[in-house]
Parts: sequence; C-alpha cells; structure tokens
Amino acid sequence: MTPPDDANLGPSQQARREAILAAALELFDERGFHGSAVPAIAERAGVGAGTLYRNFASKEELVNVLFRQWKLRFAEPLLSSWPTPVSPRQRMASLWRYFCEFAREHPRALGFLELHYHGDYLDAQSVALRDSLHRQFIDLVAQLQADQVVRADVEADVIIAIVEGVFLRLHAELRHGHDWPPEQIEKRLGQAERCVWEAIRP
Amino acid sequence: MTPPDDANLGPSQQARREAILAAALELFDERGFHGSAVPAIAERAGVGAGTLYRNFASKEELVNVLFRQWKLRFAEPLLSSWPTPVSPRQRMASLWRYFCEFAREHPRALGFLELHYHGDYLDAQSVALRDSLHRQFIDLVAQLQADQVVRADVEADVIIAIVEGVFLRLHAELRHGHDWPPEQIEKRLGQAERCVWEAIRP
Amino acid sequence: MTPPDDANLGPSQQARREAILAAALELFDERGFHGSAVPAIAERAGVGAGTLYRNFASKEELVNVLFRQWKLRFAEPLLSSWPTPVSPRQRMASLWRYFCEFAREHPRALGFLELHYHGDYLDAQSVALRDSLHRQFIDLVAQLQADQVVRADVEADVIIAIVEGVFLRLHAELRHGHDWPPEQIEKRLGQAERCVWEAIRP
Amino acid sequence: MTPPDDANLGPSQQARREAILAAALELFDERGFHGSAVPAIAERAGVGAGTLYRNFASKEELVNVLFRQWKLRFAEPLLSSWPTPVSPRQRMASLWRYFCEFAREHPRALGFLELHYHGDYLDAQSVALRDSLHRQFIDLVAQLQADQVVRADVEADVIIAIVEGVFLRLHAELRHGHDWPPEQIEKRLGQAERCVWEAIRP
DNA sequence: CATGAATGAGTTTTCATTCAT
DNA sequence: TATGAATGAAAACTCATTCAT
Repeated sequence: MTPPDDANLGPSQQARREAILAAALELFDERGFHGSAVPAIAERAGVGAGTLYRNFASKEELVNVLFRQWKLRFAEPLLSSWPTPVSPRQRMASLWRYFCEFAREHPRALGFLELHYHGDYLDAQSVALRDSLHRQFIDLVAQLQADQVVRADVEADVIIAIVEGVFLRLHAELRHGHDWPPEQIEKRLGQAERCVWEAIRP
Repeated sequence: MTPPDDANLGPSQQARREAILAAALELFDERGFHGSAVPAIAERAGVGAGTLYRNFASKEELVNVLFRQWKLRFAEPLLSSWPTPVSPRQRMASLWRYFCEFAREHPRALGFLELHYHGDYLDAQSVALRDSLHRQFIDLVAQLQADQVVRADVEADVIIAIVEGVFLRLHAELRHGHDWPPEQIEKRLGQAERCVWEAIRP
Repeated sequence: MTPPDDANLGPSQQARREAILAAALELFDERGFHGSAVPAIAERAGVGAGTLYRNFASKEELVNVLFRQWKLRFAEPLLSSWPTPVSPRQRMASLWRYFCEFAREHPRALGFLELHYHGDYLDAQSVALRDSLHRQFIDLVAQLQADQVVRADVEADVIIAIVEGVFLRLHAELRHGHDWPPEQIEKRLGQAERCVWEAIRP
Repeated sequence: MTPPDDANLGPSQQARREAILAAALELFDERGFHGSAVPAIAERAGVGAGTLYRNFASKEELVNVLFRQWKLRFAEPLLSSWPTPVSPRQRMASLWRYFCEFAREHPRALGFLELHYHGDYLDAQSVALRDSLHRQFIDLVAQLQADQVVRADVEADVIIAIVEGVFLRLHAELRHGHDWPPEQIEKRLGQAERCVWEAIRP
C-alpha cells in the first residue's frame, strides 16, 4: 500500500515540491520574478538549491507552473460553479464574496498573478491559458449581458475591467497601504461592492 | 535665449540626464527594475555607463528620482488646477479626460508607476511623497464628498480605488492585451467613464 | 556450475560492476572524464548512482580501475604470448593483426586509453602500471632488435612510437572521420601495415 | 595617431585578449576543456572572470576561436609555401623540420589540437575548417603521389596518418614521458624521420 | 544491499559599479 | 567630463557524493 498522497511521488517529495511552490509564491509576490534569487526561494522552502532543480527544470519553469496553477485555481470556480439561478444583485454579491474569500485565503496569489511584468518569462502554455481563460470570462459576461444580469450597453471586457480593477486595487491598497483592522477592511470591501454594482447593473 | 554653455548645468549635460531618465522609464516599464540592467539603460539613452553614475549615485537613486518625478507630474495637475466650479458630472468627465490624456502622452509612466514591486527599492523620500500625495487625494475626495460632488456613503479611499482601479486596469488591458484601433479604445474609455460615474455619483 | 548466490560476490553484483565499467568506458570515450557525469554513467549502466559508490570509492577510483583493466587487457597478450618463432615479417603481421582485432572488438577501449588527459586523475598505481608496461615494451623491442627482427639503428621507444602512432592515428581517423565500408577500412589497415614494416624492418 | 597595435582595439585590450587565449591554450592542453574552469583561465591570464566574457561570448566560443586559430597557424605554412622544387627526400626532410619547429615553439598548441574530445563543443565553423584543411591535405598528398614524391600504392589519407601519427606520438612521448636532454630529443626525432621516409618513399 | 532524491560546493555567466583613458 | 572596458560579487544552474527509504 503506497501512501495515497499524490500521483506517484513519495509524500515527502510531493511536500517538498509544494514547499518550493509556496516559497516561490511568497518571494515573487514580495519582490517580483527578477528580484527573487533561486537560493533565496530554496532557503525559504527549507530545501537545498539543487532540490529546486530536481523539481523544476529552471526558474522560468517554476514561475510558469506557479502562474498556471494559481490562474486556474482562481478562475475555475468562477467559470464552473454557478449553481441555482439567483437574482442579478445576488449574483454580483456572490461573485464579490468569492473574490474576497480568495483574497483572504491566498493574498499572495492575487499579488503574484497581477504582477504585470510577467511579460518577460511567461511561456507559450501560460500565455495560451491566460488567453483562453480571458475569452471564457468574456463569453460568460456576454451571456450575463444577454440575460440582463449586467448592463449591456458597454463591452464585456469593460465590465471585467471594472470589477477586477476595483477589487484588485482595493485589495492591493488594503494589503500594502495600512494595517487596518478586519472590520475596516470588511467595511471598505462592502462599500466597493455596492459601488461596483451601481457601475454595472443593467 | 538660453545660456549657451555654463549656466548651472551645460545644456548637453541636462539633455543627457533626461535621456537617461527616459531610457530608464522605458526599460523599467518593459522589464521591471530588477529585470533592467544598468548598461542596457545607458545604451538606450545613448550614453556610457559611467555617465549614468555621474548623474545618479546608483541604480536605486535613479529609480527613485524617476518615481518621484512621474508621481508628481501625474498628481500635481490633479491637486492644483481645478479652475472654475462646474457640475459634479463635468468634474468627473474632466478628471477622466485628464487620465486619458496623461495615459496617451506618457503610456510608459503609468505602467512604471503601477509596478507594484516598488516595495523593494523605494527610499524614504519616495515613500513619503507617495504617502503625502495619497493623503492629499484623500482630503480632496473628502471635500468633494462634503460638496456632494461624489457619494458620501463610502470612504474616500474607496472612491479613489474605484476610479484609479478601473482606469489603470483598462489602460493595462488596452496597452498589452490587444492591438485595438483608436476608436475602439476611445469607445471603451468612454463606456468605463460612464460606469464609474454611476459607481461614485452622489 | 558457478556458485549460485554467495561465493565471494553474488553474480548479479558482479554483473552490476561490469555494467558500470562498460558504461563508464563508453562515456569516457565519448566525452572524456570531466565531461561525463556520474549519474549519467549510472543511468547508462542501468543502476542507481548509489550502487556505483558501493562498487567504487569515487569517480576517480572508477576511472583508474578502468584504465588499469584495459591497459592490462591490451598489453598482456602482447607481452606474454609469442608462441613459436616465426620470421620477422610474420611477427610484424601478427602484431598488426592483434591491434586490428583488439580495435575491432573494443573500439571504445583504445579511444579511452589514448585520451591524453589522463594527466589529471590517474593515481600512483595506474601511473606505475603504465610505466611498467612501457618499460616491458621497450625491453621487448630491444630484444627484437638484438634478434634482428626490427631495425636496430633507432631507439626502441622510437620503434614503439612508430607502430602505435600510425595504428592509433589511423584507428581514430577511421572511427571518427568517415563512415567507410569495412573493406575500405581493411584496405587502409593493410596498406598502413606494409608501410610500417618498411619503416621498422631491419 | 592611434597605436598601430591591431584592428581597432586599444593595445591593452588586444593584449588582454591574447593573454586569455594563451592561458586557455595552456589549461586546455593540461586538463582538457571540461577540466578547465573559466575562473582558472581568467586567473592565469591575469584578468577578471568578467573580462573573459567581454572578449568571448562563452567558454565554447573561446575554445572554438582557439581551435581555429591554431589549426590555421599550423596548417597554412604547410599548404602554401612549398617554394622551389626539391628532391622528394628533401621535401620530406623539410616537412619534418617544420613539424619539429612548430612543436618546439608551440608545444601546447599541438597538444591542444590533438585532444580528441573536441567532439563535444566544436561548432559548425570549426568543423568546416577542420574538414576543409583535411581535404586540402589529401589533395596535396595526392599531387605528391602523382609526382612520384611519395609512394602511390597507398591511399593519401594513410600517408597522412603515418606522418602525423608518428610525429604526434613521438611528440607526446617526449613531452610527457621523460625529461630528456635536447640532444636525445633531436636524435629520436631524426631517427623517426628516417623511418617515416622509408614508410612512404616511392 | 540497491536506490535515487537531496545536498551544497563548484560551474558558467551576468551585472552594478569603478576608474584609466 | 564622458566613456566603456574591467571587475568581482552574486546569479542561475550542475554534479559528485551521501543517506533515508
């Protein structure tokens, strides 16, 4: 009986890989890709530098795996699970709630995904994934517009830019700017949600 | 008549400094701070690497001077010149117009200012400037709220996050995502402005 | 009947050792000592890297064992078995035939032995063996000169350099240079043999 | 007036490049390509490691430049200057003399050129040069055969293998094997020359 | 025992900074 | 004063060797 940990890697091997990914996420979020040295990532992961190269062919591959992993982890729930039909207003609220929960649970991940100097090192597969997800979001929003869930007199990509832009900006603000108590954070997130709703309501 | 050669800085010396700043802006925007090599900046500026060090004590100083320069250049018009009182709606429109014009004229500058991995290398002076400007914006928005120009039931920083977040997100989208014709860009910017107005109107 | 499992070394253990030596010979011949990685040798031998270290204390020991093994395997027949006295010409012919056969059967071995950057890593024992064999060849040739089998008006080491030099050069040429059909190779080897005979005949 | 040193590099720059090439020749000859670390080459050349990369794109480029430089320096006199027609015997003698002189003046160069694990890192240009020179030698020997300067009943490449094989083997022997006094070396080289003549005379 | 993942010293290469020209 | 070649510290990456499984 092999331990049921994962695919076919021993448990500690899988754990190491996870530790490297987690450490890389932290450092890339803190200092960007070019500002994060491989030995620093390895050290934070608690492994030797050589181990990192046993798990990822290069620093580039590491950042790409990380990018795709988090891009999917963030996008999939949004694209798949929209269970029972609810009112437009509720839909907006639940979307926003998802954003907030994701940001609370993985604050690093959003920071990392929104680094806009991915330009450099993303490989074809990552770019393809990003584009594909983007198209799926566009389609989803177009559908919402057709269903009169959101206003139909602006382009779908503008709708997306509004929701994402406000949320991410506020998230960055709240993370880096100040050390606000949770209730202040909640208050602002709620206020922003109401404003965004006004921006995109049908 | 500009003094020909010996005022405070010889004119070509001033020109060199500008060239360096311009080149640095381009490269930092394209590849981030850590991804841009000093010799590459010097080469793009058309000067020797040594010359860069005659004008800036270090790569860090260069990025800080650049940061403060553009932060001010972007913020000052917003904070100072609000000429004749106009209707709230017009105020929003003219603010948005300023954003669009600034972005059109200095697309690199917004990209550079919004790199969120400044975290690293910004010095005390830059951080102080950023915070001071932020506070001034907060005050300005608070005044607008008192004047019933924008809605007063959300925090001032949320208002700022909404306007900046939407604009910057859309700007990034339009710059990097696609190669849209100008009229498509204009259309989207106009749509976004109307939505943002709905979000923050009193 | 070979002892099944517990003689001195279990049979599969002996086989492993041989596989490692064979793989090392191939790789050292192909890429030299410093160009061949231990894990690559282990992989080609079909064993784990750890197993290699159970059989050889280090990469250096491995190369030294290999060197001495092939040096002896090549030299011993030459030094021992010179059966019935034959004519000088036949002696040359049979020597050359031995070279050709050895080269055909173990083309890697000659390549490996003639790497001249053994300089580095050969240990005292290997150097001693090489020198000892060299002296024995000198003595053998001196005897042949005394017996008027080869010309006596040149130093013995010159005779050796002639025979070995021509054969090894031609062997390298034929191995690496071209993809000649066997009969072309045979033809050239035969021609070279006749020339060498002219060079050293009494 | 710029110092007439060379092409367009300052004199000390050219000198540095030469120093690097000389140091690389020594180390590659002593320990092979894979056995020679870049910092060791730089140190022996008396320059910093970075300087090496200012002159050569990579360690590979360095070894290729070096290979082509010495290959040409060795081969060109052989292929070009065969002044007044002389007797076949004299021709052999003068060829051999050239080998001896070249070997005396540049003992490292022959050692380096004959490393047979160039296989790895030679680039297309180097391989093309080697092949081209080889073909030219073949043609030259074929002409000598037609002129009855050397025996015509063996392939031209066999003739070449004989002369080169004997000379290089003896050279290696004399360099590495012992510490013979010059007159012993001369004696052996002369003896070898006479033998080789017997091997290839018409 | 055999294994092969883990390791860190060592490799090649880059780059911020200096300094001779 | 402007330059850009030189530098060495630090980056990404490799590999001989060890050791838990």
